[in-house]
Amino acid sequence: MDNGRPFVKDESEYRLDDQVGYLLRLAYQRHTLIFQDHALNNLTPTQFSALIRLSECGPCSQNQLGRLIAVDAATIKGVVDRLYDKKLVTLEKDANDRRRNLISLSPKGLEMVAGLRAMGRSVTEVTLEALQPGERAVFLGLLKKLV
Amino acid sequence: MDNGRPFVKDESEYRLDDQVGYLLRLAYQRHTLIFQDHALNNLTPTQFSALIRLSECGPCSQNQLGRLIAVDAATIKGVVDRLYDKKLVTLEKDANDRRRNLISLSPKGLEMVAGLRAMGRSVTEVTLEALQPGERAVFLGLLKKLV
DNA sequence: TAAATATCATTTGTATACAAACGAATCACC
DNA sequence: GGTGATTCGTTTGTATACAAATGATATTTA
Repeated sequence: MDNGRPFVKDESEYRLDDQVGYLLRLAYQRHTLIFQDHALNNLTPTQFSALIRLSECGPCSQNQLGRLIAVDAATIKGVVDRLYDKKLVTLEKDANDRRRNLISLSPKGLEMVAGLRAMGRSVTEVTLEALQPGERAVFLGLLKKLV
Repeated sequence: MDNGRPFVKDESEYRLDDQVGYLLRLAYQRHTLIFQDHALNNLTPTQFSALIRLSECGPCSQNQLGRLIAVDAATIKGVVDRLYDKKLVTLEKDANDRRRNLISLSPKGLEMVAGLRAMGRSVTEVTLEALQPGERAVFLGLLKKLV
């Protein structure tokens, strides 16, 4: 039975390099590097998502914005703080609900949105450059089913 | 020209929910939650990767281990510290290169590996449950091309 | 209305993740 | 043999990301 080739018990059935979780981390890591190469105003992917979502959905509360981009309350706090420091969003107390902090794109943020979308298209193009157009559609379709 | 339907300039060409980077973050987030549900010894995905890689490749230096799982030197430091605190790895000064810190699986770590692989298989199964077997193979193949 | 529940924003603590800088040790090359 | 470049591990600083707890405010329900 022994064919002389090295054989590590169990390993043939489980290789880290074939695991979806490991590969997802690597893919997102690579994407983040590409994003940084293209980033306007040193925006991070999460800050970018917040701005794009605000442009798609309009002003909303801080926690609501977090839910709209799948960022929890503790994390969105810092994200909004940094967008505010960059003067890309404005903050207002909601008169109807004094718990809420209404977040809006500032004039500067609004002005930036078209450029952000162009940047996003470049990042997506580079991220997917190893795939043929047909493969890209298949990949995005399957990725959406996973989320 | 105006058909009365809402139309947001530019938005039809760029939707956050269709972007590969955004979807990769969501997919990895979901995977991490599934991982935590199954985790032995409160291991994180990165700690898990380090242990599996040690079992695949044998002892190595700290920075080398980081490179083997795509974790930079600053990050692998903390990962190894926490694995050491959990007594899953042992540390040795390399006599041939006094800069190097040789990391090995401890007896406890070695004993745990088979269970970790079983856990990893469960996590992968749940992560991919929305895909048919054929789709899983296609997805993993495309994901590997992206990394 | 009063009490129980829920939501909002915040804070603290832990764990990646990367950039930049550092001293110590090693290596490459002249 | 010496020197310049590289590598090793470490530290500091910034930015997600999540858990758990908190006080203030709203909402639900009894």
